[in-house]
Amino acid sequence: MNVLSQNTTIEETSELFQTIASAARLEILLAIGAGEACVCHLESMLGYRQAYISQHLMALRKAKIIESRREGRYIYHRLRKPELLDVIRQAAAFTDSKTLAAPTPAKDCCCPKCIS
Amino acid sequence: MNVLSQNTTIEETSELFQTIASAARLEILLAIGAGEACVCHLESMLGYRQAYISQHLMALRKAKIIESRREGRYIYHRLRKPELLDVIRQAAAFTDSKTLAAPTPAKDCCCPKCIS
DNA sequence: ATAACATATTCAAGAATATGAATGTGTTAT
DNA sequence: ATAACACATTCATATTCTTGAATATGTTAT
Repeated sequence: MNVLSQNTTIEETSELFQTIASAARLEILLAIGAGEACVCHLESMLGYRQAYISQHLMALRKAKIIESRREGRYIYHRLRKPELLDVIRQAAAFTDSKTLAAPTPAKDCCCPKCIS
Repeated sequence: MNVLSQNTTIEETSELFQTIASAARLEILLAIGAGEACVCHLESMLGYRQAYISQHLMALRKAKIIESRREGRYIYHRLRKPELLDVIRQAAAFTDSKTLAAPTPAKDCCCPKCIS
C-alpha cells in the first residue's frame, strides 16, 4: 500500500538522504541547479577548496545523483534528475515553516498486548 | 533568491536529512504515520528490539521531529509535523522513478577564469 | 616534450554514528 | 511495599564518515 512498502525502497531512500545530508553537498547541488557546472565554478561560488569539492562530487557521482561530461579541460557536472531540487526545497520548506501541525489525537495499538 | 539562500537553512536541512537518513528511522516514522504510536506498537510492527526503537525515538525527539505524550504506562509518539511524510514520500518517489531527466545543455561559468 | 591548468583520486587520522548489552525510571496492580 | 510492565537512558565498541594533505590524470598551449 505504502509508497515505501518495499524494504528496498526504504533502503534506497535512506541512502539518498545519507548522501545529501551534508551542508556542503546541498550547497553544491543547489549551485549546480538545473544546469551544469564545472568545479572552478563551484569553487569560486562556494569558496571551498578544489579537492574538497571534487571529493563531494565523487560521492554524488557514486550515488548516481550527478553525471559528468568533459569538454576540453573542463568537466561539467549536472544532476541526473533535476527533480532532486524539489526534494531539497520541500525539505527546506519543512524545516523553515514555524507552524507546527495540530496534534492528532488518535490511538489504537495493534501489538499483541493491545489486541490480544 | 533561493529557498536556501541562508546558510542556516542549509544547515538545518542537512541536519534533517541526517536524522532521517536511516532505514530504521524511516520505518519508524512511516509506522507512526499521521497518528501516534507507542513503542510496543512499533516493536510488534517492525520487529526491532525495544531498546533499539527507543534509541531511535530519542534521536528523533532530540531533532524535534517527534513529540511524546504519556498516558498511563504507555507513551505515545507522534510527528510534530505530519508534512514530514510528504518529504519522505517525495524522496521515495524520486528514488523509484526510473525516468532520468533530459540532459540540460548549458554553460557559462562565472568563476574568475571564465569571466575575467 | 614540457609546462600550466582543471580536476580526480588516494591516504590517513580524527570525528561522528550505530547498535548490543545492561540498567534505570515512572506507572499500575496486588 | 513489591512486582510486573512499558519505556528511557547510559555505556562501550565497532563501523562509517569527514576532510586535510598529497599526488595522480587528462588536456591544452608552447
